[in-house]
Amino acid sequence: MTIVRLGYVAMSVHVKNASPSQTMTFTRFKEIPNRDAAKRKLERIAQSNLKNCLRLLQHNAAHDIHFFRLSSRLIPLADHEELTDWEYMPPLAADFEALGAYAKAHHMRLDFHPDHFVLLNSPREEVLKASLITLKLHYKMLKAMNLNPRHRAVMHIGGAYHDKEQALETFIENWGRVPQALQQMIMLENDDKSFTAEDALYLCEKLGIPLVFDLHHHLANHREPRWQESWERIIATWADSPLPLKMHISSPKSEKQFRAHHDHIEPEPFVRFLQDVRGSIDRLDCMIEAKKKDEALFQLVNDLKNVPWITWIDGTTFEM
DNA sequence: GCCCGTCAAGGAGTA
DNA sequence: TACTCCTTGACGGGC
Repeated sequence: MTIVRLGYVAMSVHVKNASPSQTMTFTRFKEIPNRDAAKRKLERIAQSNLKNCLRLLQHNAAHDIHFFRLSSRLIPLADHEELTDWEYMPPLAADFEALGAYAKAHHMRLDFHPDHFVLLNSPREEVLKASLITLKLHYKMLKAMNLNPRHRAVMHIGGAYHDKEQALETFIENWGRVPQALQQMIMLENDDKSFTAEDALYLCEKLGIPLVFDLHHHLANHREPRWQESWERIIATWADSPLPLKMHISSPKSEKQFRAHHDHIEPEPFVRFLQDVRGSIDRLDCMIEAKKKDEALFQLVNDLKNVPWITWIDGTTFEM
C-alpha cells in the first residue's frame, strides 16, 4: 500500500487578492529618497505576503491539502547585495512563527524551490556567492517558522557550460563550499534541458542528496526513456530523510511547446505512473505544477475518482 | 480597469 | 561578441 498526498505551488486561483509574492524592484527602491522609509515599505510588503500566505494555508486546510510549496519571494530584495544592512527578520518574526505553527497544527509539508538563478555549479565566484546568500535566506525563513530545514529546498543542478561532465564535477567541488546546514536543506531535481535523472542520481548518490524526480522533465530530457529502471535508486536517495519521497507532476502545454507547463494535469499518464509505483514505497508526495495551481489539483482529484484501485483518505490524500 | 513595457536573474542559442 | 529568448508574477504609466 502507498499513501499519496497531492500538493500545489505557491499561490491559489481560488483565493482572491492573496499574492504571497508582492514585490518592489531595486530600481523602485532607489527612487525612494529616504532609505529607511524605503526599507519600511519593503517590510510592509513582506508582512502582506506572509499574511496572504497564511490565508493560503487556511484555504489548504479547508480542502485537506497537506503539501504546499512556499513562494521564494516572500521578502522582496532580502538577498539583494545592496541591502545587506537591512535587518528584515525582527519585524517579520511573528508572521513567520504563525505560518509554521499553522502548518504544524494541520500536518502540512511545506517547502521551497529557489529559482533557477541559484546555481551551485557555476564556475563564476560571484554567482556561487549570490547563490549561497539566497540559500541562506531560505534557511532563515525555515528557522523563523520553527520548521526542521532538512530537505525543504529543491534545486536544479545548474548550467551545463558546454561540458556536462565537467559541470557535474564542478557541482561536487563547489558542494564542499556549501555550509553543512544548507547542504542538509537541499534536494536535487532532474531538469528538462541539461541534466537527466541519471545525471542527478550520480550527484545524489555521491553526495547523499534526495532526488526529486520530475516526470515531465524526464520525458523532455533523458538518455534511457524507462525511468522505471532507476526507480529503486531514486527511492534509495530518500533513505535518510525525515520526509516522504517527493515528485513533480506536470503536463506539456502542447506538442510544440512540450517543455512548458499546461494549465492542468493530463490524468492518464499520471495514473499509469501511479500504477507503476504502487506498493513500492509507503508514502509519496506529488507536487502538481500547473498554471491553474490549486484548480488543477482539484480537477485532477476529480479525474482520479474513477480509478478503482484508489481509496480516498481525505480531499487530496489517497491510498493505492 | 485594461494594456503593455518593464523589472530582476543566468544560461542557452543564434547571428 | 552581441543580441534575443526563456521564465515568473507583479509593478506602474498611459489611455
